Amino acid sequence: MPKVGMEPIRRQQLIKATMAAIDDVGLADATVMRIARHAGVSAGIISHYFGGKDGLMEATMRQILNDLGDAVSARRQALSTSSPRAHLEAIIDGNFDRSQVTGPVAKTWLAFWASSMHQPQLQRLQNVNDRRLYANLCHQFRFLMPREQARDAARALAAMIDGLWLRGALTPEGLDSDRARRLARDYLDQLLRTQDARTPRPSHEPQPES
Amino acid sequence: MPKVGMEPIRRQQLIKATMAAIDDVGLADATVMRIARHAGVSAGIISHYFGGKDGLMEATMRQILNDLGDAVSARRQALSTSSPRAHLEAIIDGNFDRSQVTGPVAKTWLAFWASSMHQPQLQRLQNVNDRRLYANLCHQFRFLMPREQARDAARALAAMIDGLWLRGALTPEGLDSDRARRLARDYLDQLLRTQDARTPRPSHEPQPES
DNA sequence: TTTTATTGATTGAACATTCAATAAAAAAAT
DNA sequence: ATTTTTTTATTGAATGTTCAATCAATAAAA
Repeated sequence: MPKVGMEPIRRQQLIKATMAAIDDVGLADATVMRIARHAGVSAGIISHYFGGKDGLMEATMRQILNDLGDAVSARRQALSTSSPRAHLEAIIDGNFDRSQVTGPVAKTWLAFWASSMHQPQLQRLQNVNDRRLYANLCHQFRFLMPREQARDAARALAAMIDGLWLRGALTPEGLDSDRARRLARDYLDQLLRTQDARTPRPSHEPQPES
Repeated sequence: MPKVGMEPIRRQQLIKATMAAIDDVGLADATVMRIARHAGVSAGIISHYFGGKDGLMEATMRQILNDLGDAVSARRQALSTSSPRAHLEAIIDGNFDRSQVTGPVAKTWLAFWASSMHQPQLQRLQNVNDRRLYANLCHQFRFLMPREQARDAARALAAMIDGLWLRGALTPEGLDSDRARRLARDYLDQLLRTQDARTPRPSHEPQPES
């Protein structure tokens, strides 16, 4: 089997095996041996390709966050409009993308989230991601309302999205992504409807009268 | 030092030390020796009073959830009205009670939440608590809207509350409980305003419950 | 023959738990 | 009141386990 160019293959294999192991037994019991067995390789290979267990964990979290970012970006770039509402909906949909909410990914995400509180490496990744979601939301809301109000809207919608993820990751049945998306969109509707009532629609796109 | 009646004192001491240790270094590095040192006792005492590390962890989580439940109950019982809105506000306030959102408690809570995915003992406690929050919210919303709508409102408000907690536990500055409470209350206002627009407000105050 | 990829036994560190030993307080006896 | 005995609380060294990391050995491909 030893061919040249194994590195990218093995890295991917091991990252996937890490998520599977965490999904199975949790982060605390996801030992290098268990992960290696999941990938069908020996334990030593992890240190060889990732420099150690920590390196593998960081690479795994990085992949999850990258995939999440890609899912959001893809949906936003597919939009033909620049309507803030459409972009906000795309951000919501991207966060509940199918590929992100399946068992292994969701559980791994939550496990990393918790452990990022005390692991500087993971905390950095976490913060970048958190801020990106908040900044994206805030930027779109700014088209529709004053600064402070936009900030609160972004904070609240971000909390709603994360809360739905969190509760979905914990329920035995897993996250019902259709329902989660619907609840988040309903909330967005309410935020924008509230706004309509207060400001006599400043700019951007034509909106229905209430 | 050895007096009679040490048990309740030591148990409390050790539970508090557990939260402090988890706040300091995270669940993964909260060893029995570190916890014991925090409490100023020897490691062996943990097995003596809690049967082992697992017992201490379970007792700690149970205490956090009990305190949270008590904070909610106290606020609801202090109400003179049976207005659903007042009860919903009390539930929100109780969840953002000062004593619950300080550093050690919040971090411990999140750490347990993550690990409850794979520890049956903790999962049981977690589920009981989750369902209680959802059921309480749902019951109050039922006074104000049809069943399915009440369920969605309860799901969404629960997600909002948990999301605010989660984001608060992760930010270095800690949870801004006043802001969190305000955002959650604003959301409740929106939910009820939406409702008012649809149903021509039937009876203002429902009958008191058990 | 050389290079690249992989193995798996070994090593040393960290850990939870146990338990015989100890010490203080309480109770009993003097 | 003083001494002795019993009970309760606590210690910390010893034990056995688990783990991540290492590295010399091996095997396939170039």
